[in-house]
Amino acid sequence: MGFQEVPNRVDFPAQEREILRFWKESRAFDTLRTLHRGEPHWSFIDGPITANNPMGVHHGWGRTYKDAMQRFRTMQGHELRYQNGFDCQGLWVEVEVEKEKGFKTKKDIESFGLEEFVRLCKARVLKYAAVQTEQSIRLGYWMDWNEPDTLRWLGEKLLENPRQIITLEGVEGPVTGTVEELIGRLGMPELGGSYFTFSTENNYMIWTFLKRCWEKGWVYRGVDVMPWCPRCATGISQHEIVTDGYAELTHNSVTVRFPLLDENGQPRLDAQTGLPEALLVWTTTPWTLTSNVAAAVGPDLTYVKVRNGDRVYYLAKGTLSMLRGDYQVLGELKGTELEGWKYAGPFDDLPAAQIAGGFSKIKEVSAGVSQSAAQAHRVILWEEVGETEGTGIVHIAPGCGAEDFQLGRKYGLPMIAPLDEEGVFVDGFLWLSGMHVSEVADPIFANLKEKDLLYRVAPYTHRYPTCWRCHSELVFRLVDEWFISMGEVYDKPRSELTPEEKARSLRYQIMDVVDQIRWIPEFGYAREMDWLRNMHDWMISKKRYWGLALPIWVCKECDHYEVIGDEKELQARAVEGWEIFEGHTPHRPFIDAVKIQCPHCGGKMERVLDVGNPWLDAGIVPFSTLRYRSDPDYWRKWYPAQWITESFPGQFRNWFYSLLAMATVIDQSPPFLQNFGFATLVAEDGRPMHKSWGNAIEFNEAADRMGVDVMRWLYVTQRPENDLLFGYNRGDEARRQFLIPLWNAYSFFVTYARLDGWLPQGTFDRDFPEGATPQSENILDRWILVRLNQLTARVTASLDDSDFYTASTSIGVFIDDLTNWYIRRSRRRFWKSQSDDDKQAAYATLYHVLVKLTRLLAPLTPFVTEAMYQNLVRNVREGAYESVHHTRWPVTDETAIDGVFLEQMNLARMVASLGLAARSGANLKVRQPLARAMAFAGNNRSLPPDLVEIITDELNVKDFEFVEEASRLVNFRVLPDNKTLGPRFGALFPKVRAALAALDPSSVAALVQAGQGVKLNVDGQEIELAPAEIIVQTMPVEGLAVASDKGFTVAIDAVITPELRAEGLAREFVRRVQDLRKTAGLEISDRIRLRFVATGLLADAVEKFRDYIMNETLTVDLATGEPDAEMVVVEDQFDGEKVKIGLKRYTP
RNA sequence: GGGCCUUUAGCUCAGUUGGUUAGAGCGUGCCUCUGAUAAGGGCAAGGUCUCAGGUUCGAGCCCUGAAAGGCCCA
Repeated sequence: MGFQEVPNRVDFPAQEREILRFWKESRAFDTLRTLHRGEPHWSFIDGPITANNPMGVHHGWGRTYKDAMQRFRTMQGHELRYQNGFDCQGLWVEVEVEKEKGFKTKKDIESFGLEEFVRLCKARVLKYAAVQTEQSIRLGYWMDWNEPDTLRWLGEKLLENPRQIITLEGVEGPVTGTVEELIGRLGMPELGGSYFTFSTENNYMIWTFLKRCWEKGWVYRGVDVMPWCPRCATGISQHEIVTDGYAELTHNSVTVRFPLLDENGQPRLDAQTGLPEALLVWTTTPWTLTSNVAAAVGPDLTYVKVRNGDRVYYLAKGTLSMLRGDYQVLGELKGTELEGWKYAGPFDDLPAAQIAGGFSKIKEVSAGVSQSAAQAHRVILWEEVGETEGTGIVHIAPGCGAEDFQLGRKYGLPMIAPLDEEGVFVDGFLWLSGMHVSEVADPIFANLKEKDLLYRVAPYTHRYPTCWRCHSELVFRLVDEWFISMGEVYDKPRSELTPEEKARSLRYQIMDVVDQIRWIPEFGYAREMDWLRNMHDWMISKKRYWGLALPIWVCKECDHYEVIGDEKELQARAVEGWEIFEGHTPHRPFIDAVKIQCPHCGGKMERVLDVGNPWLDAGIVPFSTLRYRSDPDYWRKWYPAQWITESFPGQFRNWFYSLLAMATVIDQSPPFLQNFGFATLVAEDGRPMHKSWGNAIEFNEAADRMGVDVMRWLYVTQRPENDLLFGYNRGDEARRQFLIPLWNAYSFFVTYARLDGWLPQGTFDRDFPEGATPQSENILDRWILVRLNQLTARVTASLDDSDFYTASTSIGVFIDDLTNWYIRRSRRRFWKSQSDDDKQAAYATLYHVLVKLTRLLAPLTPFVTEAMYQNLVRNVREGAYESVHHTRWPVTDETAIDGVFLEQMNLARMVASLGLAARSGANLKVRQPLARAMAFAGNNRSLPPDLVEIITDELNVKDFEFVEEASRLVNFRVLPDNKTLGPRFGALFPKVRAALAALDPSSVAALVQAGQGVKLNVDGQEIELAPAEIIVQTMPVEGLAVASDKGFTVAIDAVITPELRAEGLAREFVRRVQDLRKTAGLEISDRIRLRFVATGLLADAVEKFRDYIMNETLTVDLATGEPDAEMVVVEDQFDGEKVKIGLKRYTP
């Protein structure tokens, strides 16, 4: 037993890998759980990470918060669940599998086979769950992880044969089942480990949720025009489009003539000029012209009739610059005057435009509409039409645009839906049929030109929605999808809603739940509320393959639909196909085989083929993972989560929203009590990380190069509401400023403790291994102990408040105090050869500080603290815990906190710092001793002798004194105390200030220092200021070696006497010897022989300070003369003297 | 178009309830210390606190408006 030697240069990443090995071999995490079993629970719910690719450094940010908070709560004495989550289902996985297999369309998937495709998706998730598990472990994230190799093995077995029977080691013993079944049970109580949102329980729990929605009448099938990705062949919901969903794109916009028609359907001619009249219409999506039905004008806009070339056009007055060539304004009219005008559509030659009731496969949209598009063409009014772009006349294609659709509904217009799922024009569009939407623009321009309808084509750059997964440009498409109603938005304050109104509207119920949650930072609350107010109904369906099987069964005969609440209900209702499905997870294609009977007409009901929105998968986890269905007691114990944390952008409408919506429907309660949010990680150049920009950093690379303690330090020292700039330069800075100084303090301690054979004494409590606060007479010791306990209180309060920034930056400041003041000033106490009480106190103090500091830091940087703990505690204490992370959270020793020490030490440090500045200003190097320093510090005129000693030593002066007669050092400046006098005099204050300034500063200062008031004459009024209302400041007198700051002034006596000079030379000599010792590679404790040759003054000085020199340099034999052959030699000159010194190790 | 956030030194950021001379780190220059040494420390230069109004005896901070950037929603 004893401290092991500490290398002063460490390969931190290598050390971290060693510690990972240690944790694994010692099963440190299992021990932690055992130690805290049965303690008050603290519930955290992990927001699932998408297991689709390796994780990035941005994931490291959130995961560091999660780990640090969990470690902190555990050390405080709580039992936690430590369950990580993987998000598994949805389009993002499909897209990657499609890429792997080289699939281009949905048809490729169907011909490949749904069953195998779904298996590939599952296997991919398992593969990347394994990778992310390994990366998270590397980050030091302590969770109930699955063995990564087991996850990989399961993936392989699944691809091999999902029906084979296997056995896994479970929590309470082996668990046997088919591969498919066991994969579906990952994360369940019997298997443990991370939860997977593809689990059978997760899916059925969502069924239960959807059934409750349905029972309340909130699940409905709706028709809408939605953003649609032609590559993925699926609708993109509002939730998905808003973040990653826009790109700056340049398209060819087109301005088109819509010739006006008279009542007889003949071309309308202008009465004045006899020229044919036309509307001028502009669009950025030419393909939608094929489906034009109407043209909209702003009712309040002013329109003009202009002659341009051999035609007469109508357009908004504010858009005249759209016209090419000369034009002549013939008249003005209001938008409302245009209403009802008829025109010839640009593609009335297509069959689709000629069909009565419109052209769409969705029957519903043509109900009650008898006209064809060609018959329906007319000008309608729309308030949203503006003049900022285009012509002020908007082309309306109700089957191709969301707002167009709403207008179409309002005016009962026919609708034309031109595109199939993959963006190809369907039959009914003649030459266009079979063409892809992305390739029709130019042919359409050519066709319009041929028909003499084309006015102008011009490139136009705009924000255009793209698919957040594959980046294809989206189109708008008429679809039928499934929705959860959010309820109406009432036009009155929330407080005035009746219970009935609230009961009808889910959004207000969610708001009530949001009120019960603390949002950090606070603006999170407003963000979530804003989203809830504006939120549309939640589109939960997606026409894809891999995901939640929506439990909606529709009758083939009567169109009645029902939502099935769980597997038991399904089995009970099944009339066909159960035997095909049985034994499978509730995924396509097997679930599709199950048919039930329609309670209305007795017909056969089939499941809708759609899969679910993936945020359903993530939002249900407070129920599915906490055993809501199987173990209500367990659920009540762990629900709600005390705390969740995720990156803000996006989550208000995604995970936070789905958590809130689902918990509100199921339990009318908050699923989490605190939400700690943080911003976005970007590269060091402030731009988002992009592989192609060369500024992206991969997680593994960062961990290998900078080490994860450094990464974690970058994360926790960041203010969470600001974007984090992440990169190697920042990492180097953190290593230099935090990790290396910490390590050096530790290494310093161990080096000397080993030399002196020092070991901690007294009783040992393994929960609090630093022991009680040591008692010491030494002022440095007492000061650092005050600081330590102040820090303990601060870090505890900050972490309690999710304030990692304050916690970590406070620790940073403390480490600076420790290394740059406590250790620097205490160094000689450790060096000195006699082992007295003071040395013992120094060891006891520094040891205590290091151990407690290590433990305060353990949640933030678990690796370096573990390395320090192993040596500082485990190597020297019988019965110590195996890991620092098994110890209890440090307790603040309130009795050790004494503010007087802090003030006095601050004063001493201020004086020392100013003294050094004064020396520096006079070009007097510190190695040259000087006679005297003088300080003026107002009323602070005394310091204890030990602090004075520190100051004299620091400043290298023989004597230090506070001067009361500041006039020796400074001039005075008197100022009114604004804080008291401002309110007292109000508007008169400037005159009071001026009157005070007019007095002689030194006499005012004298009065104030004597405790007397000052009389002023202001506007003929006699005013008296109390001494407390006047602030006396000092300015250094010119010509002294003086420095001054905030009322403190320090002066140095710059006279160098011959004695001082000799002492200075002796110190220079020592310095050269110390350098030589290092060059020769000696140990700190090695004794030496010295030979030297020196010029006059220096030789005298060496003689005079012989004892001092020998003592400082551990010299046992010092003599003049040429160095021996085997000596290390240095020659140097300084201060006009020359010297040659030889050194060798002394061997008795 | 609406909401929220940001704007302080060359860069990255602090800045307490409004108070007198606005700070830190990095970078730059000079100096210095010396068993933390491929480190440490000090000093200096560097600021119309984005702009314009307002409130106030007094505004980096509060209010109004504008600009730029970001996030969110239309």
